[in-house]
Amino acid sequence: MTSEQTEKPVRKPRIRDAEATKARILDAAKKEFAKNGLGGARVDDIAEKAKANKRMIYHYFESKEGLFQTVLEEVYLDIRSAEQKLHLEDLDPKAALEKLVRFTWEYYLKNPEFLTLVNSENLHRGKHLKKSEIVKASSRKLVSMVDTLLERGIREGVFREGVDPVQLNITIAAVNYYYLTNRFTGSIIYDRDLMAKDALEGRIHFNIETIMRLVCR
Amino acid sequence: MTSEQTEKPVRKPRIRDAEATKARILDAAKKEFAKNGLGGARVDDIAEKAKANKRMIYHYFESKEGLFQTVLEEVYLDIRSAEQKLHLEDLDPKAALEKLVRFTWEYYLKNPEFLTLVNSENLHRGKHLKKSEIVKASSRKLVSMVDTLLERGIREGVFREGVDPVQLNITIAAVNYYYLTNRFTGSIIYDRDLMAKDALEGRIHFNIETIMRLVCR
DNA sequence: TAAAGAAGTAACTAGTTAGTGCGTTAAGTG
DNA sequence: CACTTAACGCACTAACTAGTTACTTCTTTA
Repeated sequence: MTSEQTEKPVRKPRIRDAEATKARILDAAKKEFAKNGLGGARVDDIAEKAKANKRMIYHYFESKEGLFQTVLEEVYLDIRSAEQKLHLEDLDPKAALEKLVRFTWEYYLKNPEFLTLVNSENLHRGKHLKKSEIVKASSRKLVSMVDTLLERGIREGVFREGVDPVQLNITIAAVNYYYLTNRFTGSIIYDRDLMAKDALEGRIHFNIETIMRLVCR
Repeated sequence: MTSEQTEKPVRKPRIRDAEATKARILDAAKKEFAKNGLGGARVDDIAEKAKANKRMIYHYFESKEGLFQTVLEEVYLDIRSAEQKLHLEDLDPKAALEKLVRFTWEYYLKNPEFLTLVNSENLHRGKHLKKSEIVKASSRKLVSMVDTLLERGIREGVFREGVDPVQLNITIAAVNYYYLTNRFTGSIIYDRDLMAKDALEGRIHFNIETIMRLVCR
């Protein structure tokens, strides 16, 4: 190229960093899988966007599906770990529940890739997630966190009895997730921009109301 | 349609039948798109399963995306038309609302392709649905149906005021849709078969409770 | 410091894929 | 019946795609 001027070709020191390359691949893969689904994503595109050679993907992740599985595991562990950092036990039950709903909403809003990745995994009948024991374990923690919160609320007389923590978890996810993952068809069908600032504010308010009315006495 | 032995113009079995071929293609396409998404579905597979020549797909629908768009429009019109047949005006407001929730649940349960097709369309940012004026019109009817129901409930003193019909519609869809579309990851994460008979019964019961508590005084 | 092995690359393969050109045949019409 | 139109089928292609081969270059450590 340009450096043949002097006798000794000034060889730029190639930076070799397995961890960094792996991380770049994972990051690019997350974006590509989220944007196009597992089937629609292109391995070549992922390699290019990761500024890595395609061979490295197969070196580190074995296959396109292996890469998808790793991405999926990563995003699940990320949300589960963020949930654990909420420290709901420091708040009174109602405030804690509201905080959990609001957190879920904001997490989905800031990490829309999570939504499409989960959709994609469900299109594939959960075959990749099945293999991840660590995701299962961290999810058990989430359920027990909500269970503890419910128990405490009942003891303090603010929550009613008989609410299944799993159903509650699913419902909190549902009211937030559905609105955001279906924001495109939703905006068409309901003929309003579901992502406008006031629409978003209206929705989180409505969702908190839905969950509070469901759980409180 | 097997009669007409004599006299009247015996309807010969038509070897060439544009409508029938079109219908077979649409049916096969619905299944394939639902199973694999727009990107994952294969035109050759659709043609084979429709027992039609691939050329016919391009003859009738122009392109793979044109076919997808037609399928999408069809399934939306189907659910919208089924909703209109509920005749909620014949029931008292609470019973009508419960009927709507139950209908939504059962429709999704019986037509799981609807869920994946909508997910696929949202992955593509709603670009196909945007073009369908008739879907928009039929959706407006749904909102006004729920709006009318809410008004009536308020007048009769059973529903509270200030519930936005669009938010309510979205929420009814959400609690039902999310559970079913994410049944695979859900079954892994919550370590129970979300599709078992008693799990399904538990969920529809919970969903009715959620919506009733949200709307009723 | 030399050898081993890990990181990284380019070019390739074998199989797929959406979409077409063009010819054939059935069905409706005057 | 002749003629036109529309339904249908075969066989092809150009581009793409996951995965691989065979190699070079850098880094670590015995």
